[in-house]
Amino acid sequence: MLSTTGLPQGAVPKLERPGPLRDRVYEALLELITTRALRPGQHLVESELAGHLGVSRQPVREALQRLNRDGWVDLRPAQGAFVHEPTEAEADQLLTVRTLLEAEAARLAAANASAPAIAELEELCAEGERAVAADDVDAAVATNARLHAKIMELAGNAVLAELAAQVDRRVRWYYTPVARQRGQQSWTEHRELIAAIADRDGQRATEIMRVHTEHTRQTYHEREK
Amino acid sequence: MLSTTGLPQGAVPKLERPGPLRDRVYEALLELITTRALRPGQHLVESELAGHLGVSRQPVREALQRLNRDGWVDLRPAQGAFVHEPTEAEADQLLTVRTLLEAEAARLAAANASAPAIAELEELCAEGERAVAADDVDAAVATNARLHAKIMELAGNAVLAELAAQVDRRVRWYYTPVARQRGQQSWTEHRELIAAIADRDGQRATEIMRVHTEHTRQTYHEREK
DNA sequence: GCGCCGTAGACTGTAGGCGAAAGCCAATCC
DNA sequence: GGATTGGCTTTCGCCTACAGTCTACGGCGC
Repeated sequence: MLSTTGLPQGAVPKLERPGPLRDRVYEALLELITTRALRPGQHLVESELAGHLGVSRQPVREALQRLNRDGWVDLRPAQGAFVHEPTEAEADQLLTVRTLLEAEAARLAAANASAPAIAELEELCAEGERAVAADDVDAAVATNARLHAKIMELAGNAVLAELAAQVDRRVRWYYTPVARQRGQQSWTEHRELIAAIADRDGQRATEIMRVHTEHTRQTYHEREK
Repeated sequence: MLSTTGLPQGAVPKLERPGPLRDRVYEALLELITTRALRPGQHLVESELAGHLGVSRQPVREALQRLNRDGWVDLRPAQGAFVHEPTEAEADQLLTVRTLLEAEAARLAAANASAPAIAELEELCAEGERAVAADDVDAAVATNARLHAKIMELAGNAVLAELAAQVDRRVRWYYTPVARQRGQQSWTEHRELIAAIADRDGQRATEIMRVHTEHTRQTYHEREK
């Protein structure tokens, strides 16, 4: 089905719409929570947030429900929303689940990966290494996320990807403050992982990913001391 | 801290509150979807549902958002909610993830299980076998759910449990229609699983659970033919 | 007869308002 | 002096109303 307008297909910015307000409120609140502008345990009042963001209460309500569903706020009935307070046990559980999901993704990715896809992974890996070399923590973390997301995409399991996305964002919340400690080694492991995927060695990819996320957990726990 | 009223503690019905309306709407819609009263692909109009349930649009909206988040309906922007249409690929992906989560739960449960907990599992298993013997499919399915939930509880990982609960409910949607085919064998496998957990053999428990859910998948796919 | 445009209908997205439940504090009674 | 109870404030839960947007249909020009 060809367009008759002669316009290039993908280049049209699609008349960028602001999108549903609730989603933007969701993103805004998520940003405020992850940046610790809203402290754990803090009571979030709908009307306050609504006034502060310049919208009505309804989008705020819907955003809060989504935040609750995603584990960012606790919604006590007839009382309101409170920013979730992370605990040691919960961080540990999240990392356990993350290990599980990422390892499975690595296994599936190894089974499905095509040559160009592997090239993409290597490019991302190189990008991450450059970021580490330049001591750009933000870029390194962002590239890390993209790399993991790409592997998840290669796994070709939408359900798995969705769950992993949820868990990953929360893990990153705990993890980001200590990301600096774990720069070089992380990307060395990424290299090994990509090599395993390129070799179609699912067994090895699973194992490397398991060790990789396990290192993340150890780094997190060492931070406490 | 003893009560001075002299009233029996547990016997007070606690003045059964109807609970938040949005939750009841959620349950009602979920019931309508799982029972196929609302067909896959059907367009759900907020005002219609609201009128039909005797409530306003707001609780319906919030329920629909939760249903969307849980994968029961697809929410197309500025167009409305549509009952999710299950596909073969998705069922397969769900079962893959379910296998993963349940196997991990079995492993953790084997590490944590106490003697009374194991007794509880065996009791549930016996109950399930009785239901199968009596050809009571509904009871067998319900007991099956309770058994898996109990194992998940023993695993002691709240995050894992939450994800598994989501996946399980959706899996059950696909699976229930063919549950009848898989009665006796399923509970035999449950017996083996409990034995492995009782022996604290995480390796074996993982393997059995993997095979168990894999059988479920095969049963599902055979239905197609 | 065919295709385009304009208009009407319907539904969602958002705003504001009212009633009710929960928590808090002070005054009161034992 | 301590516990209780009453009222008051805060905040949520829900309803109603309005504006924006997408879809579908009918008329008009070619």
